Amino acid sequence: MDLAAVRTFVSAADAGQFQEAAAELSITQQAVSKRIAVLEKDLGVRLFMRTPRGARLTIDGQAFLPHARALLDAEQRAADSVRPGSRALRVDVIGRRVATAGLLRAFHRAHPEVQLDIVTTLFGVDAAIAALRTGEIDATFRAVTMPGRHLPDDIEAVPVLDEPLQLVTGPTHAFAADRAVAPVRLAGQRIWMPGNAPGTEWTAYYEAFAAAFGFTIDPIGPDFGVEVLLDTIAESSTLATFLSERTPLVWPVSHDLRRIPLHDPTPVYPHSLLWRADNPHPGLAALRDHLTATRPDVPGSEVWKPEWAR
Amino acid sequence: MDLAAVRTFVSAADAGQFQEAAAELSITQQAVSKRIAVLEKDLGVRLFMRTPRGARLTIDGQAFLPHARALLDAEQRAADSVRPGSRALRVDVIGRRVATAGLLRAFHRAHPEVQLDIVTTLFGVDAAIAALRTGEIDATFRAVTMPGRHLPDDIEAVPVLDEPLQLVTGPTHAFAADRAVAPVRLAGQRIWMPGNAPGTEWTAYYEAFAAAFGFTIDPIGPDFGVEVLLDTIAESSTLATFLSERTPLVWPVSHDLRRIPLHDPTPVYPHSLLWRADNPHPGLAALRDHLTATRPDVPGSEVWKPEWAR
DNA sequence: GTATCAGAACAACCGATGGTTGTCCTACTA
DNA sequence: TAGTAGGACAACCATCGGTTGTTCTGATAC
Repeated sequence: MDLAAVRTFVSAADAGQFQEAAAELSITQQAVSKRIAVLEKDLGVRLFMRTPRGARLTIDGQAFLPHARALLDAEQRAADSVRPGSRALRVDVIGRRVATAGLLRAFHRAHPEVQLDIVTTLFGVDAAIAALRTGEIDATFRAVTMPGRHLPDDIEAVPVLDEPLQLVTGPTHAFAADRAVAPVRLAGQRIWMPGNAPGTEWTAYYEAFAAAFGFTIDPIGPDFGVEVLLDTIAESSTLATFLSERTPLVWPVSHDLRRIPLHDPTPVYPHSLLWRADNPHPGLAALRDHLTATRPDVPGSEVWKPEWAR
Repeated sequence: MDLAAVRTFVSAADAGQFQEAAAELSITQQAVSKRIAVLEKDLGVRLFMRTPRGARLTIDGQAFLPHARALLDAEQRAADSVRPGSRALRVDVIGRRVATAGLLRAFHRAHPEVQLDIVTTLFGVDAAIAALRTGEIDATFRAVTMPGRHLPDDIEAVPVLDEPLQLVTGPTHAFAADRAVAPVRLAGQRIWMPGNAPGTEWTAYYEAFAAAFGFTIDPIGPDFGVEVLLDTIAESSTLATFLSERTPLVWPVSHDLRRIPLHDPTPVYPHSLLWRADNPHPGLAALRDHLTATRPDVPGSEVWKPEWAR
């Protein structure tokens, strides 16, 4: 399939006639006619009904049009992802559903001129930092300050969000009726956090949290995604898990899950933005400025973070 | 941008060398080299680092790769949307978040071989039926049986889902603490349903519902989307709205919205599948069979539908 | 009813594009 | 040091995609 032909198709569909589309594309009407003809032959269907007063879309043409636009969009994005000079800012987030992805969306709303290329494939801080250094990504949201780790000299970081955690239980759990729970009451409990692989900053955080308050983290089982996790939690009277207070959750109400705030102190997960000091991308500066400007005031009192995150 | 070049790029990236990519595409290595070279010139960046042992992606190449795949996917979908003989089944749903979209997803899981082309642009049953008749779409999910309407002879319909409605209120609303509410108790209340334009089947449904139980529907204001609606509801002590029990909602827990089941009777919104009787698309038959086979048993007792929907 | 006009298709032509074969270059490996 | 795998460069040629010129058709004006 020829993208020039697809572009021509969209122009002609918008204009309602080949002549005008030709003018728009600075080619002759005959060239438009030819392009459309080969596209139709390619696809095996008629896209336009030609009349002496213009050309109107056939049914197939109508069905094809939105796909054609999507195709051209994809082309644009692909080109933007590497455009020299002003290529997209490549940002790594842990997942598209976590709070930092929300920060990124807010940034995009505030600065629509900065093209974003969102990457979620990197596993662990170390991989992310390596990717920063090679230039594969421009920035990453991570909890960096793991114990015994020092950031390399060429990597800079700024804290952007302390994300309060909540306890999530099913309706039959011992804490289900509580309005709030203090972390000390978790002592002896088992908290299920599947998919937390050793060596990542997430794991380090939850281990520190568990050690501080005397409960245990159960990393059993692969991570089938938040839905499966919640399905299981909903039906258990002993299992519980942590979830961010800000995570917009998607669940059918039938589960009747309880999200119970943690207080005295509230554990917060410390997100930072990391980047390579010598990265000159203008979008990176914009992102940094935006995040520090919009960073919510730290609650200050009564929050808990690991020693190594202060 | 040339899609053949993009395809070549992906092949070469996968193979790690031009030679193998060339074999795969049944062209010579020199042709691959040329294609990649013009693609690079086109984009203005180097995509591969050539070595005498193969070719490895540069940073830009790595960033470009996922976009390249997305582009080829989009091309595939575009072609499928009109492929003669086995083109995609064009199905219209009211929105991607409502329950019928869920039915469609389930169908897609059960029959992945049927290509789906989901359309959400049609406004109202009448437009949908017109589109069915011209062939612009193959099927539509609608609540058809509006008062005084008769389906044209060439259009068939089958009920597929009775969707129970719930009341949604903020924490300060009079009903906020109730475990369930009977529709009779809604008498005198104002229910906010923004964006319900006159003449659509949605409006007809809610008007019938309101008339049957003596409350009023307030269609004030444009529909800014469910998030804005819920933001407003959360902070009001008098406003409430209806929402499907099955709608997986996305909201930050801080809103503390209440979803209150409606009982005695439970109002249900009647979705049907409509299609043109003489449409021979095999995927249409599959969809029909799937929906009737998986249709949940009607609760039978204690549900309410408009007179004209029985 | 005939002339005019807008817009599309068809035909002939021609240069750019994109493929081929043939060759050379380079860094590993035996 | 020779052999080998893999890529680039050069020369060549067919095809493709554009151009100009012309014809065809149906609606509108006279």
